[in-house]
Amino acid sequence: MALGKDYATQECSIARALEVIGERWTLLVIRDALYGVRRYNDFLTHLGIPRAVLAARLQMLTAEGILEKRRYQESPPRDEYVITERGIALWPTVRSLGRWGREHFSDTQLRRFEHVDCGTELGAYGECPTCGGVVPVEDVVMVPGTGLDPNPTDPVSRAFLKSKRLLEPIETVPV
Amino acid sequence: MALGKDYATQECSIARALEVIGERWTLLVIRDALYGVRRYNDFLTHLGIPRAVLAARLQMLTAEGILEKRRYQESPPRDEYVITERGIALWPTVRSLGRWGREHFSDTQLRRFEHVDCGTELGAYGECPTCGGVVPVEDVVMVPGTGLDPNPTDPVSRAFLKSKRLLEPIETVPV
DNA sequence: ACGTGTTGGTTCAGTGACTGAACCGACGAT
DNA sequence: ATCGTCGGTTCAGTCACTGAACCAACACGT
Repeated sequence: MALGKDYATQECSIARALEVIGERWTLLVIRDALYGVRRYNDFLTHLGIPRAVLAARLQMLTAEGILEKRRYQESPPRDEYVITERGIALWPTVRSLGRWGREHFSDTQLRRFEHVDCGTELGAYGECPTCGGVVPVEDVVMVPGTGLDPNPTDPVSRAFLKSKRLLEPIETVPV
Repeated sequence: MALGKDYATQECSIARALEVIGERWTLLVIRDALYGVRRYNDFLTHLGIPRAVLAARLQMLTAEGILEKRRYQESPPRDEYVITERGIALWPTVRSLGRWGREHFSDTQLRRFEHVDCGTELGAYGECPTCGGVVPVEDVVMVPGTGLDPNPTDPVSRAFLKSKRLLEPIETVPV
């Protein structure tokens, strides 16, 4: 264990968390899982991640209880990786990191996240300023922004061109 | 640029953020800076990070505007690294990650974070449940918990055995 | 029966980041 | 003159990531 693991001397739950999700690509896999990506091939094409790394991350995240491997069809046997409660609990972290990245390093707004009940954009860590509380992840709508490539090559990005709720599985539409 | 950088194909502010703070050790340096660590040697002994990596991270974080290098004495010339507004804006991310790590992977509570006005423990992303709003980082008190080593070797951990406000520079007490 | 395509991997050589130890320069103190 | 401290740099070795190739199970069309 080296990169992203083994901060052994740290008496700190942040270090403990980083041992689990601090490796390269890991948080992007979790982000995609929150967005509704479930299948190996969808992660692969959407992230542009090396296959070996993706296989390692999926296995590790499954072992840590953040994803759950689930058979969704027999013949041919196919599994999907569904995010668990423990993974969903990372949404405030993912949301606040995305907000920070947009506010400090991005010129255009690529996506917006709204409360499905009222359409208000979420605050810095996933709360609704209008309704005044934390919005359950399944009540968050992801709305595409103006800066997105209107004609992406991979099916996942194409699915993300429509508004959709978080966690809701994506529909991979063939070309 | 490789590990933690160059997620070039991602149209995503999370990926953009991870290019900046996604490398190994980087978020722990920011955590320590939020806790009031400012000097090279304090980062070094508290984190147990290789010197070369620390130097690289401090330089990069300074270049990205997250830390600011500041001369605090001449003769001998000494600089300290102070966290900027852009770095302070990462507090919700750091807080929520720490909460997640404690709730899912830690048995003991190592530290508590309270609102200085009312003593209430902060919520999942740094808000005060009692006062009902986001607490400015400088109004957060870090309180040592029971699981900490009562007699640590490095001066920074020793300084953390007392309650202190975030951002407030640590007092490095000689042994 | 046979070739083709899809999905979900494994293997492997090459690159590059991290690690730990050694070394170094500026200065203060004795 | 020597020692100690602070803030680095250098360097060999290790280990994770990268990208391409390969592979196995199965469905489908002819």
